[in-house]
Amino acid sequence: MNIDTRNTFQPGSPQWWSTQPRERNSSSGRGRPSISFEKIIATALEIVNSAGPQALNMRVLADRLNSGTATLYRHFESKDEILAYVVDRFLGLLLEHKRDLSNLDWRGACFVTATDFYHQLSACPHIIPLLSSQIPVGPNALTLREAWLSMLLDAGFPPSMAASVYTTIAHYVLGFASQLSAGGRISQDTSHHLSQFFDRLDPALYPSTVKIAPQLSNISIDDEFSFGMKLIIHGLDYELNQAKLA
Amino acid sequence: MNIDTRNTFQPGSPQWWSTQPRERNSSSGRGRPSISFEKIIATALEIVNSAGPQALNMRVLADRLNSGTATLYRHFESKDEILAYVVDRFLGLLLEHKRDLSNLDWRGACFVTATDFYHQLSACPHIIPLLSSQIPVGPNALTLREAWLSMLLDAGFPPSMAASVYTTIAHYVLGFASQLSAGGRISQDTSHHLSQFFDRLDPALYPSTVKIAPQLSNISIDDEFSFGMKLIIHGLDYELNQAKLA
DNA sequence: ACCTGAACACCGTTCAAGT
DNA sequence: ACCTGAACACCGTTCAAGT
Repeated sequence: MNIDTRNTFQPGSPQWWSTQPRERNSSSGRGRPSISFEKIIATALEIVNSAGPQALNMRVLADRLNSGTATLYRHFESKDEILAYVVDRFLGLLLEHKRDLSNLDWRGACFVTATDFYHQLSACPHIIPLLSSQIPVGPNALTLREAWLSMLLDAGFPPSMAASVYTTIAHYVLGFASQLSAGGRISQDTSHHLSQFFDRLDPALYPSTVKIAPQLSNISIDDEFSFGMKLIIHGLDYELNQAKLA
Repeated sequence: MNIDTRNTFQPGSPQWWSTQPRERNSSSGRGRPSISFEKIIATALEIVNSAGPQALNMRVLADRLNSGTATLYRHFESKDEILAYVVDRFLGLLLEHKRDLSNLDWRGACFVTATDFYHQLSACPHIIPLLSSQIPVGPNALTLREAWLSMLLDAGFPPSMAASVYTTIAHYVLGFASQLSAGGRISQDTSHHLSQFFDRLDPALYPSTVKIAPQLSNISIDDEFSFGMKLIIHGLDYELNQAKLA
C-alpha cells in the first residue's frame, strides 16, 4: 500500500504532452546528451515491469544508465513525468500487438480488445497502479482511444452512447486489473492465504461468505473477467437496439 | 501519481485482522495509554478525507494527537496497518447508512447498493486509491461482503455465479471510482482542462475522439455510472435466466 | 554548454534515554 | 511499564562546482 502522492499529477493539465509528437533532444546534432530520452523511458519501464513502481527511484534509474540523478532532471521535469511516459510506452505495446478486428462485429471487437488489454495488464501487473493514478493522454493513449471510439461509431452507436460505452468498458477492465495488482503481488501464495482466511471465518457470522469461499478465491480470475465482459456486451446489445428503435 | 509501495501490503496474509473483533488496549484498566486505538484511526481518516493520503504522515498524525511518532508504533505495526484500519472504518460508514432493501428485487438491490457505494466513494474520493491497493478484509469489509453474497444467493443465483457477480460489480464500481479519484483531485478545473485538451486535438489524426470530445469530458459522471450499472444488471438478468433454464 | 556529486528536505521506522 | 525526542535510512529534487 502506502500511496504517496506528494507531487500530485494533474491529469487535466497534461503539461508534458503536446498535440503534436514532441521533438525531444534525442540526437540534435552538437552537444548530444549522453543518455537519450528513449533510453531513460525504456530503462524505467524495465525496472517497473520487473520489480514494481516502488523499485523505481531516481538513484536506481540513474545508476542503471551510468549517470547521476541530476542528469535525469535535464530530460524530465519530475519522476511523475517519467512515469507518465512509462505508461504511454506500455500502451504502445498494445498498439504493436493489435489484432485484425475487421472480420468481427462490434461485440467480438469489444470482447477481443478488452481481453487483450486485460491480458497485457496481467503480463505487466506493476503498470496497473500507474494507470489508475492518471488519465493517460500520451500519444499512444490517444491513438488507442481513437481506435475504440471509431469502432463504436462505425458499429452504429450514437456519439453520446459511444462515449459511455468506452468509459464503462475502460473502467471495468481497469477495476478488474486493479484488484489483480492488489492481490497479485505474490499471487500464487496470496490466493492460498486469502482462501484459508475465508475458510476460517465463523460460518455463523458469515454463512454466505463461507459458502462461497472456494469460488471467491479459487475461481480463475480470467474466467471472471470474461463473465463480466459478456454481461456488459449483452447489456450493450440491448441498449443499442433500444437506441436504434428510438 | 507517485505510487510508493515500499512496505508492500500483503492482502493474502491479513496479519492484522482476526476473525473475531480484536480486543485492543482501548481502556484496559491500569496503565491505559494516553491515546486510544479508535482515536488514532478516526484522526487518520479525518486527515485522509480532508487532505488525501499524501497528507497523512506519521509526524502529522502524531502531532494532531499531541503525541510523538514512536507512540503510534506502540499501537500499530506500520503506517500500512493504520491505512488498512482507515479503509475498514470508511467501509463502516456504508454499513451505518445502509438502506432498507427488503422491498426491492435483486436488480433494484444491486443497483441501489452499487450506487450507494459509488456515492460514498465520491464523497470521500481520497479513500479510493487506498481501496484499490488492498483487498479489504477488516470486520466491516466482511460484513458488507456477506450482505451482498447472501442477497445474491437469496435471489436465486447459484453460488459460483454469485461470486462472479459480486466480483464483477465490485470491480466495476472500483474501476469507476478509480478514474474519479485520478481525474477528481481538482475536478471542476480538471474536466475543463481535459475538455480543452481533447478539443485542441488535430481532427485529421483523431476524428472520432474530437467528435466525441464534449461527451468524453462533459457528460455527468454519475450518469455514466448508472448507464454501466444498468448494462451489467441487464446482462445479469439474461445470465440468471439461462442458469435457471439449465 | 552540458554534466553531476553532494546537499537539502521529507518521511517511515527504530532506539535508547527519560519518566 | 509506558512514552518519546532524536537519530537512521531512504528518496525526490536542487544547486553549485566541475568539465
